[in-house]
Amino acid sequence: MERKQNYSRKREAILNAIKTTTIHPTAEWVYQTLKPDYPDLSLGTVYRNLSQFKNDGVIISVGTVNGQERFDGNTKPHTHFICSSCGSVIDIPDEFVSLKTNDDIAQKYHILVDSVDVQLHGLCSQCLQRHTPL
Amino acid sequence: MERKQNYSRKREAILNAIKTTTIHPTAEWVYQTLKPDYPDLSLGTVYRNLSQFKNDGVIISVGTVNGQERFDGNTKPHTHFICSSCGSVIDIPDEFVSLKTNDDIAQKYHILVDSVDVQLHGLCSQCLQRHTPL
DNA sequence: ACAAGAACAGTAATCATTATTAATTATGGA
DNA sequence: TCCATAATTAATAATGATTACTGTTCTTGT
Repeated sequence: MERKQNYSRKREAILNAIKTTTIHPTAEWVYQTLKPDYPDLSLGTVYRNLSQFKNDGVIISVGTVNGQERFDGNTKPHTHFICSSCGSVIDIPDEFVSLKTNDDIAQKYHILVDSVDVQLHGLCSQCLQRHTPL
Repeated sequence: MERKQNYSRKREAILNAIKTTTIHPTAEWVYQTLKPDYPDLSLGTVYRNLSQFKNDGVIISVGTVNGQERFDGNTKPHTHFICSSCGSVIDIPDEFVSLKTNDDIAQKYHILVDSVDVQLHGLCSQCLQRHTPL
C-alpha cells in the first residue's frame, strides 16, 4: 500500500521552485521557469508532480484564479489576497485574521473540518495605481 | 456607457434556478435542470448569463470545485463548507466565523479589499458515513 | 407591423489539465 | 559493475470546461 518513491532530479527542481517563490505560481510558470535549466522538461511532469506534492501535503493549492490553479509552498495556514484585476496572489500574515473556534460547526453540521481558508479579494497596490489616474 | 438590457425568458429562468436552490450549482446543473422546460436552451446561454449575473453582482462565485465553477444566488457574505470527497458545498451561518477588521490590512498593504471569503474544507456528513464503516 | 439592436442555438475553437505509451532512469541485488 | 525491475519521464493525444463565432430569432420603441 505504501508508495515507493524514486529520486528524480526534476521532481526536486519542481519542489524547489515552488518552495523558493512567493508568487503562488501556476503549473505553467513552474514549467517556464525550469525550462532553461531542464530543456527536456515536460509540462505533464510538472502537473504530475504538483498534484503528487499536493496529495502528500508538501504543498497546498490556493485555488483557481482565472482558470489556472495556483500553488503555495508554504503549508502553514495563512490568508491570501487575490487581486481581481491582475490575478496576483499575496500572503497576509494570519495575525490580521482570526477565526472563532470551528469545533462547534463540525458538531452542529456533523462534518469534519480539515482546514479553514480565508481569501481576501480586491485590487492590489499596482492595479490601484493603474486604475487611479491621480 | 450604460448597458441596454432586453428581457429574456431564459435569462429569468436561469437566475431563478440559482436563486431557488441551495446546492451552489454549476453551469451544467443549471442547464440540465432547465432543459426539460426549455428544450432549446443552449449551454452557451447559461454560461453567458451566469457570467453576466456575476459581473452585475446579482450572484456570486463560490470558486472552482473539481474543475467546475460553483455559483451562489445568495450574495450576502457567508461561509462555505466544501467537501473534499464529493465536492458538495454547504452554507455555514456567519455567526460561526468572525474576522478581525481588515481595514488595517488594506492600510498596511496598500490594497483595496472588496470581499472576504471563508471556506472550510473537510468531509460532509454523508461522506463521513460512507468512509466510516462503523 | 417594422427597424435596430439584444439574445439566442448550434457549433467550433480554446485552454488547462489528464491520460497514454514507449523510452529513460533510478535502485537494489548478484 | 552489470542486470532486472519498477519508477519516472517526454511527447503526444485526449478530455472537459468554458468561450467565441455566426446566422437566426426575440424585444423594444416607434
